[in-house]
Amino acid sequence: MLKHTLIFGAVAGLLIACLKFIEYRWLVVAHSVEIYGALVAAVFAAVGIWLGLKLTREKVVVKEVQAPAEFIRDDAKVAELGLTPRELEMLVLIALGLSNKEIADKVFVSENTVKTHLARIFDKLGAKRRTQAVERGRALRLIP
Amino acid sequence: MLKHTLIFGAVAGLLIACLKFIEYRWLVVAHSVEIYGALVAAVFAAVGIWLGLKLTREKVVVKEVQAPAEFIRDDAKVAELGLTPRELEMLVLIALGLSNKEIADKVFVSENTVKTHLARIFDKLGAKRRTQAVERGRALRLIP
DNA sequence: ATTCGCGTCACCCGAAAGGATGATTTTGCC
DNA sequence: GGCAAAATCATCCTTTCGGGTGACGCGAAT
Repeated sequence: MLKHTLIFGAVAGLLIACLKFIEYRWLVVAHSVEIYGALVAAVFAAVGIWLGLKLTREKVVVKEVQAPAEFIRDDAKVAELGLTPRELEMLVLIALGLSNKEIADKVFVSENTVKTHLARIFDKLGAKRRTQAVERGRALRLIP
Repeated sequence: MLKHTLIFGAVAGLLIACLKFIEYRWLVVAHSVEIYGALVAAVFAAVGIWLGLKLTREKVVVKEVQAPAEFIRDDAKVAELGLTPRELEMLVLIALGLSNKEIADKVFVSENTVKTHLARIFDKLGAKRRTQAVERGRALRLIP
């Protein structure tokens, strides 16, 4: 803002000087005052419009959008916790509400295997129950 | 836009006429041209700025930002499912990963009461497990 | 070649969760 | 006061979960 004003002042001074110079060179004819005035008016009007545009170009309307907020896994935290891909997969499945048996059938392993995976997940996440593991998983952005 | 331009022209003409009039009245002194030019410059600069403001007043930049996306419970669905306030409360507690015992202690009821509440929740949500109830609750926007 | 991480599976046992059912109390409402 | 919904608690029984432990195969890294 201040910068713009200063530029405006400088430009104005320069223009006046130029016009003054021109006036005494070859515009010393009849009605030179009118021509001079019109020129000054036109130039300053243009500069003024430009200034006005400059001053108001910052106008911004902040529009809040309910974004789909797609899930982005915090891989850094996954690594930090030492969660293996398989464990992460199991975590997602329990978050979907599947039982150990259902998970076992879905990924073609025994229910015992699922249980050991879950036991390690609980250990790494510090969870006592599967629901708590899901909650922590969500809070840590490990699962959607 | 056209209207503004016309107004601008009219004002400009009027001002020029006024200045012309004034010029031959009492500004016929030494350096009158400089004073005249300065006046015209000032007036037209002002008008130009005003015009620029007018022209750009509608110019807005829509900046989309990520909304906080706070949770809004779908009360319609709550009513539709016939979930009571107490049941809803229990649902959020199991979503937080609490055990039946912990919930009982937290809300000062017996564990049996919690279990009956949960049984009804499972029935109303069509869930077989607490994890599934949580998942459904989230999907239906009943809980955060 | 050995180690290590990962995934796999098994068994035992106790704890937690869930299903079914019945009963009592509280509360809001006509 | 009486009714209906909600909330409360209980008991019995079955299923599921979770903890603990041990073990095996495989592939990558050392």
